[in-house]
Amino acid sequence: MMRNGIELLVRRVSAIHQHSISSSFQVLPQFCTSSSSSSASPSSKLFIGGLSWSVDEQSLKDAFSSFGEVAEVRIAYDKGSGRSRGFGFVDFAEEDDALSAKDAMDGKGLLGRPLRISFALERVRGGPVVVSRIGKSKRDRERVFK
DNA sequence: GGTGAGCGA
Repeated sequence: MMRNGIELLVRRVSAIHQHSISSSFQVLPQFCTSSSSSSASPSSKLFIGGLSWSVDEQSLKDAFSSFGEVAEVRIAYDKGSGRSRGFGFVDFAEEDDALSAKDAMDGKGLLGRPLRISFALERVRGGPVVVSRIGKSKRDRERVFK
């Protein structure tokens, strides 16, 4: 359905190119993306952020087991204090269930706090994985005072 | 402490 619109757009663009130059034009796949948000990795592991400080693995599993079979649930606890860091991971038996759970629970409130769910990235071996929404380096801010 | 990335085979 949406493809027709894209094809029409492509035809218009090619028509414009006709009177100019007949080089090999190609359409970038970036413009063909549907209304899909970022983090569309094919994985059944979910990263759960924005959790309340009082949530535990049992509560999280109980909240997500209604969408499908939960294979594994893990909460990140602070090493030293023993308290939860406010985020965790949920592994579903099927990717479809994970996608449904993410779509259903992302942005919803749990224990009074809105949840932030994304597909989990496996931790890099030999070092902590660093990922951010903006992916901006803090070192880019060089203080040039004086 | 709130914009996030874990553990133990």
